[in-house]
This record gives sequence, structure tokens and C-alpha cells, in this order.
Amino acid sequence: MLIPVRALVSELSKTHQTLSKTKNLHAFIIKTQLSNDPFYATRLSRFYAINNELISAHQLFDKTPQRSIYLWNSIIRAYAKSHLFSDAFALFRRMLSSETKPDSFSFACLLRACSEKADLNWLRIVHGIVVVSGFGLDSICSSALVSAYSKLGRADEASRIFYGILEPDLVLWNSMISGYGCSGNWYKVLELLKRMRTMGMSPDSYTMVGLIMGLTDPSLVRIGESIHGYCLKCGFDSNDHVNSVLVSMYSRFKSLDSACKLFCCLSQPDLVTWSALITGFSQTEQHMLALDFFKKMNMESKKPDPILIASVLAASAQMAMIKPGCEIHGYAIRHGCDLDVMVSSALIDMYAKSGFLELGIQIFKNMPKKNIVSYNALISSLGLYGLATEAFQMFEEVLLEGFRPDGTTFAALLGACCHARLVDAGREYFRRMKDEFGILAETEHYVHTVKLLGMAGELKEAYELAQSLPQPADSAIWGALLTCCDTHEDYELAEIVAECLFKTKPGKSSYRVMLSNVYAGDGRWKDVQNLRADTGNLKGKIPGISWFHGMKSLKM
DNA sequence: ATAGGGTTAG
Repeated sequence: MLIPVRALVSELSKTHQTLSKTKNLHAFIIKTQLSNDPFYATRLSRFYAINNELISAHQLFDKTPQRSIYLWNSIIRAYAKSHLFSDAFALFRRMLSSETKPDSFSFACLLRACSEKADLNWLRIVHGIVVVSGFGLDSICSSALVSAYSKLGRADEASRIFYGILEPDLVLWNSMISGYGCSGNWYKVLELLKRMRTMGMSPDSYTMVGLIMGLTDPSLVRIGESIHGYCLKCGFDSNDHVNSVLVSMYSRFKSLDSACKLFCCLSQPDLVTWSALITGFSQTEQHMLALDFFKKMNMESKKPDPILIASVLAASAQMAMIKPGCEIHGYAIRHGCDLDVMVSSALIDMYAKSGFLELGIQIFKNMPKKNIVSYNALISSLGLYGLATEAFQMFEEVLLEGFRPDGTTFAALLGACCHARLVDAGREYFRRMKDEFGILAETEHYVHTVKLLGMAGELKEAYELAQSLPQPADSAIWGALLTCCDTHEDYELAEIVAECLFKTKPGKSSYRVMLSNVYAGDGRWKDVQNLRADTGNLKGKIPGISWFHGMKSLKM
């Protein structure tokens, strides 16, 4: 009898078990009457949770008479991980009225749930309970709090918690560094790194990941390379997370050569690293290469996940080619993930962008479970085809279904207004987005609205909107406005806008082309010539278009 | 014999 129990313990101490193995273990435990010991129940519920068998996990939980804190935490965590937040919170409430009191790990589970649910209000409530329960300065809770606030874009609140801890441990340092990292605050990342080292902490692979994520500006490419070198020196290059984040950093900087070089050195790149490289090709408009690498990955018999399938579908959508898109659709069906929300949404987008809106709508209708992402895909597709009324209807359905619209929803709606030239509706959605839903207007919202106003000839209003941003407007906004000035032949404003544009992006050739069109349209040959002289290395591009415009204006 | 918190692509 002793031998099988020892074997059982060794099976239970593994990190993963298949569902059938778990069921066998469960039966065995019941037979040997070990099921009263909460240790066994905890391990089993963990295995059930890994296999997405929450019902079995919950039944097990209900049948276990003595519930240890471990068992409570593992079941709460299981629900939180499957994004069944209300169940997780309900269990937490049950726990509060039970004999077992929550510990720091219980709170950490809930805090993570809040950040994954993107629910700032709940985060603040749980934060309050944490403080009241006396865990405000606890290292586990504070690192969970710091990362939760950071992930919801509240680096300021995260830092307040961080600075309240006198002697942060490595995990807390890492949480704060990646908090600043994902908000792109490189200055703060660097400052923290220096401070942590003066306090005698040595960075680990988590620190590196946070650091590298903070490198958002392409001017930091040299620093990225030296961090890469440092990772090699310290042996962090055997860490999958470090490698994937390095590949996506090089992709972000459009240095696909470096990304490939790094990728090729890896003996066993994991799925995330493959994905980082494939989306890197997409981001640099090398969609065909993205699809080639997807094929290559499959040949190495790696099983893709819904996120990767969604991103190759996006690559195919960008090429507006139906064939590879269909192939990937078939592939998704064969792998049983075509009904996944992420994949379905990408399919809607792909079919619409490839000219088959009807197929996209069909996919949407067939989805067993919809979320805001799928509605966003549908709304933007309808908008793309100029079907603004239908897009607006879908927005009403979003509200009716109780989903919360996000920034992408409004970008899609504004895009629909833009295509259908519905100025008043666009103004109204822009206002509601900010006032009613508290969503911060981002570059894409401004681009759509400025374009919408500009095309309708409301150039002054469009210009004022572009100037109303708290920070200098992105070049895409000025670019859109410049085109509108050109079509409405307002050369005076065009000049002002062009100046704003050059301030934001002096080197970009396509804007010079636009400006040269404006000058040519206005018959200002001297300015066209100056621009040409300025742009020596752009052979052919500017002169060609400008001369063509010039000919037109000469004829007049 | 004894478990759980912090990092990654979209």
C-alpha cells in the first residue's frame, strides 16, 4: 500500500497532468480515502483547472470537507484564469464568511483578475480590502497591486504603492520596472534600474523583459542592442521570454535582419517567439514572408494558438488576398479553433478586407460566443463598405448586450462615418466616446475625425481639433488634414499644416510628395523646385507627381 | 511527502 501512495505523490507533484490521468488519480484518491486531505484536493483541482474542467474542480471543492487556504486559493485562481470573474468574486465572498481567512495569495489572485478584466473600479475596491485587511505593505500583495495598476495604464498609482515599500524585493522591483516599461517610460525604467543596483539587487530575466519592453522609441535601438549583448553575457538568452521580447523589439524597430539573426540562433524557439517574428514581418509589410514563416513553423510541427492564427489572418488581410486567408481558415477549422473569438474576429476582418463582406458577416453570425473584439471587427468591416447605418445598429447591439465599447469600437464607428461622410454622426460619436464612455481619444480617432471634417470642407474645425491635443499631434493627423486642404484648394492653411507636419516627421518622403502636390496645385513652381532640391535622394518620386500636377495647372 | 504572487505575441 505504501508504494502506490508514494507513486501517487510523485504524480501529484508534477506541474501538468492530462484530463484522463487526472480523472484516474481522482478515482484512486477516493478509493484510498485520501480525499479528505485538502492537499490532494488542491493538486487535483489544479489539474482540472489546467484542463479547463472547472465543473469537476468545483465539485471536488464542494465535496472536500476541510478546505485549506491552498484549496480556496486554487479554486479562486482557476476561475480568475478562465476569466469567470464573477464566480471568482463570489467564491471570495464565500471565503470571507468561512472559517478560512484570505491570505496574501488570495488577494493576489483577485488583483490579477481585476487587471485581466480591465476593471479599474474593482481593482480599487480590492485594493481597499487589501489595505483594510492589513496586507497593504505585504510584498506579495504590493507586487500584484503594482502590476495590476500598471496594466490598466495607471503607472502613477502603481508607483505610489511601490514607493510606499521601504525595501522592495526583486519581484517588486521587476513589477515596477515592467510597469514603466509597458507604459513606454524609458526614463523611469532607467532610473529604477540604477536605483535597484545601488541597493544591491541584481537584475534577472524578468528585469530584462521589463527593460526591453520599455524600448519603444526607434532612437533607442543601440541601447536595445547593448541590452541584448548583456543578456547573452548573463545567460538570459536561454529564457524564452527574453528571446521573444528581443525579437519583438527588433521587429518594432523594423530591424528584421537582427530579429532573424537572433531567431536563427535559437535551437528551440517557442510559440511566442515564432509569433513575434511572424508579426514582425507583417509590421514591416512583408506579409508574404509572414505567411512563409507560418508554413515553416507548421513543418516543424509546432501547434499554433489562436493568437498566432489571428495574426497570420491579419497578414493575409493586409494583402487583401482571399486565397491564403481561406487556407488559414481551413487550417483553423482542422485545428478546432475557428470558433475561438480571437480567430473568428480575425476571419471577419480578413474576409471583409479581401472583398467578401458577406462571408465575414456569416462568420459573425456563427460565433457561439461574441465579445467586444468580434463586434469591433464587424463594425469596422461594415464601415469599410460604407454601410454606416448597419455599423451604428451594431453599436446599439453592443450596448444592448451589455458589452463595454472600447477605443477600437469608436475608431471603427468614426471610420464608418468617414467612409459614409456623415459629419454630424462623427462629431457626436467623438463626443460620446469622451464624455459618456470616458475613453481617451487617440491618434486613430483624431485621424478619422479630422479627415471626416476636412473632407466635408470644415477645414477650420478640423485644424482646431488637431491643435486641441494635449501633446503635439501625430504626423498621420496632419497628413490627413493636408490632403483635405489640397482637395479643397485651401493653400493658405495647407502651408500651416505642412509646417506642423514637418515638425513632427521631417524625413518622411510621402508627406513631401503631398506637399509638393499642394504647391503644384497652387502653381507655386519655385516651392516645388526647392522641395525637389531638398529631396535629392528620392529619385523620381516627387518630380514625377509634381510635374504631372504642374502640367495640369499650366494648362489652366 | 506538501501547493500559491511578478514577465511575453494580439
